Amino acid sequence: MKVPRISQATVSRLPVYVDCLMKFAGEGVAIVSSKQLSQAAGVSAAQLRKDLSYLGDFGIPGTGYVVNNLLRQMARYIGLTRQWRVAIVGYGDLGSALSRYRGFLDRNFSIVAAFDVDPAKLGRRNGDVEVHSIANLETVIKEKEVELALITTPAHAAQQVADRLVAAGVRAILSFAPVPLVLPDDVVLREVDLATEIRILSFYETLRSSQTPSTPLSLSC
Amino acid sequence: MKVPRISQATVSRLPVYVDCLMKFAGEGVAIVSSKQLSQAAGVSAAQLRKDLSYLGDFGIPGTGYVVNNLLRQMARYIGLTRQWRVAIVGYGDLGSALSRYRGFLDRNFSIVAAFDVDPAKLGRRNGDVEVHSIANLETVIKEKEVELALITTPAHAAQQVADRLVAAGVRAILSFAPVPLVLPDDVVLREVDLATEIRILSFYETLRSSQTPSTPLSLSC
DNA sequence: GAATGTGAAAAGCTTCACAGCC
DNA sequence: GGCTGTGAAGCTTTTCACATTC
Repeated sequence: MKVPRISQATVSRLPVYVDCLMKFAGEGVAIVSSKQLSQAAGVSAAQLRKDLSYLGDFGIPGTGYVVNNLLRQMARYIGLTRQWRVAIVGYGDLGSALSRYRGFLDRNFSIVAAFDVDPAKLGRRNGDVEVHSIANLETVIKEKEVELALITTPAHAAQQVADRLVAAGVRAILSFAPVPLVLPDDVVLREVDLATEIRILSFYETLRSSQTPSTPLSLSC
Repeated sequence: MKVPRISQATVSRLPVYVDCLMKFAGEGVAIVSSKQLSQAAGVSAAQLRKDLSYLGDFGIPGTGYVVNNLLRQMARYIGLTRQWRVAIVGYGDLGSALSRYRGFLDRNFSIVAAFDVDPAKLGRRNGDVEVHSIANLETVIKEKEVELALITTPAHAAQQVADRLVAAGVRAILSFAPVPLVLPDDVVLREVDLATEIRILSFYETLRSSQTPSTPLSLSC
């Protein structure tokens, strides 16, 4: 095997493979073929094999992949062997929903702090995470040893918050603010823009209903 | 201009351009260059010009784009000239947060119905959307003339819910369930997997901290 | 002079198809 | 016989660079 170069596209599929493997493991399946696993993950078998080949030669030709072995190898690469300390900045509806999101909590991500500008939200209520004043962002980030941050502030505050998080030492950020952020290259940034996602749907629907010969618009797929 | 073929990648950027244009319009800017607009949108100037060229020749060489003109043209294509009727299936933390999300409400998307299996959640409380029993999904979808649906159920229920939505006539779905869905080709499906997103961050962080000569893993970017 | 629109080149990603291994 | 791992081909997307237009 030559030195692997893992593409962005591959990285974004690895967590899905892990979920599928855990499901198989939970069902007592010991070995899966690339076909079985790829179907569960919603990709082609060739895609799956190529993706996995970047991590190493974990399959057995003629047989398939040993579920527990592959799971162990992947969990190592993807960082699932330890707990991650997460902060949420912006404790509105979305931020507070995410602080209780099982998809995070069940996968070794602990929400260790939240921040908001609204004094009425400060403190801790019935088992929720403690909400700090955003004025104390730097201090609390360091105290709680936060490694990852979610930004769920309004658009206008997002860039400033991101800058402060980076200055405080956070190296990976998941932003839900509907505005493009600019950060240093060595900070990992993912942006989930829900307002954009829903408009992509409406775009395709508009396209569908305007499918007439006179309309000068078509799609490449 | 030849017959345009708009790529997926281009479509996913158009809503961002619209947001940026509205911001410029709000600031009283009458004309923008591809450089200005592309910087606001976080893409290259060449990228922006190529994207816009698929929709038509809206720019003025030597000058730039007339903000209001471009905005009008884009709003037409993207379906922002009318209100969209949206349903949310799964009224847990995430579903109820999304039903109040301003990023939707401010952009002509109305949440007209919500569904849950939990009888304790049924009804309507202080200005919230009405929550219906999922048993009545088909009836309410048709009554309320729902066009788009958000799926915020647990993973195990998502595929069944999606199938019922499609059978009831919904043609575009945004799913937050952390599981790949399979739907007919003529249904527009977007999947936002938050559990995957956060693990992509942890992957890159794990990679960063394992950057030693002995580790056989590197990235293509 | 200045900025757009666009072919052509480059880069990135997916699919194919088959040699090699179990 | 069956399935993996992977070069090569094919497709999509981005970047380049410049002729064209104002």
